[in-house]
Amino acid sequence: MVEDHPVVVEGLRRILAQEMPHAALLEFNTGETFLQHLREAQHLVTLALLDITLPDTNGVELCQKAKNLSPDTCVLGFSNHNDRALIMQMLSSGASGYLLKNVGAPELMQCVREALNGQMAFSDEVKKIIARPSAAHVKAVPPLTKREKQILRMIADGKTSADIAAELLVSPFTIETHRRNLMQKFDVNNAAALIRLAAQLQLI
Amino acid sequence: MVEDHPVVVEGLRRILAQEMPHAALLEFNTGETFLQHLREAQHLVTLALLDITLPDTNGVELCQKAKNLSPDTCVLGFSNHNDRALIMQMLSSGASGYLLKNVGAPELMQCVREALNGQMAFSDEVKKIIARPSAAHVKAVPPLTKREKQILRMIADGKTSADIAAELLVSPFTIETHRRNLMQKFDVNNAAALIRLAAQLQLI
DNA sequence: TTTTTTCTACTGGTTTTCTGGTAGAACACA
DNA sequence: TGTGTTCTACCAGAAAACCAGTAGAAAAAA
Repeated sequence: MVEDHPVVVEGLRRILAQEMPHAALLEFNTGETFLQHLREAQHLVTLALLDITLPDTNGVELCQKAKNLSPDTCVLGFSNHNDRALIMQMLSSGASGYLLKNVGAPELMQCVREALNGQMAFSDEVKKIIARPSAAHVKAVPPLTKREKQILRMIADGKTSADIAAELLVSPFTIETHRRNLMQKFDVNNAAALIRLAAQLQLI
Repeated sequence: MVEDHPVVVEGLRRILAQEMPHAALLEFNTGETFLQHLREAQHLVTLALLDITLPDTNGVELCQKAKNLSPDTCVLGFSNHNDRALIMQMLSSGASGYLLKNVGAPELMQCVREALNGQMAFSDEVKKIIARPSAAHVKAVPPLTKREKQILRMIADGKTSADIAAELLVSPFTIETHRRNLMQKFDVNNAAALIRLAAQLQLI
């Protein structure tokens, strides 16, 4: 667990000790100590419970870095934040699930087991939040023109600029320009990052 | 609407005529006629209700093609299929929502209005299906090694092979090899398509 | 312990993307 | 009718990705 609230640490410790007495439980109170542990890889971390607000970082960033260092580690967000966008960000960052801190012991253990089992795991309240379609996240999307959306999808399809130009009956130069404008709007510098963002924003 | 069941067509026609008397309602009973209409673009299509099983194609493919031709058209899946994976595929293909055919008129119109409003729209039953985390979709994922998952995420972050090599302290050649292997496993031929697929499969 | 898989590394050549310019035509809208 | 936006188009050079091989070392699995 990566958690800086002593009370929560204590609670988790008790529950886990009782329910999974054989599991090795590691406790970190900052993101950096956790990442350091992953780097050294003394012990594999099979499952991590990440608090969202930590003294030195935030859950989303930490989750990304952790998954980069250790792709097989299963990450669960564990926080009081019930903001849909945040939860979605965690999932996009590779988290396998999300729990609100108000969960009871049975629900917590249920989620842990699901996650260890390769499933997505959410506490009941989070399920409701996810089911509720968001109108908010659309706001953050940079406005794309019709043509840009169209070309974005074709890039995601794996088509080259030449392919797209042929399909749309315009010059390849034109497509290159659109490509550039798209990357500029999303503030990225290659197609991979562009498509990742677009996928996260549900544009494709 | 793109729908080949006369009874459903009739039902939709009545409901829509009553609830949105000023809207122009176009009816297609095959995917191809619909796509043809989009190509000719005589009239903009603001919202499309797509049946999933059609004589000449399936909803997912049709949705993709339709969004390629007309990115601003809002697509709603409309079918009896309540398979979570299928619904997710539709959403990944650009659909703005999904309704089961058992919806009543008020729910239908509610979803249509939400969709026109730029929101995601789901019938109540679909919301439940989406909230329920799936274990199934994991099966279709090609098995990636730890290292590959790690590098995949870094590619999605927009990092170049050189960047990644520097970060992981290996040769850029190595990263290039991993890149190639990843693309081969996913059967795509560039990073954009790779990342799109990975995003759809929730690997990043 | 043998076998298989994964991770590593290289050559060399081709294709594509990315960067940083510029700029005219068409369109929408005020 | 002017103004801003979108779509189009071009050049040229640098950087990166892609392709088709091969292959040794390390680690995991049989």
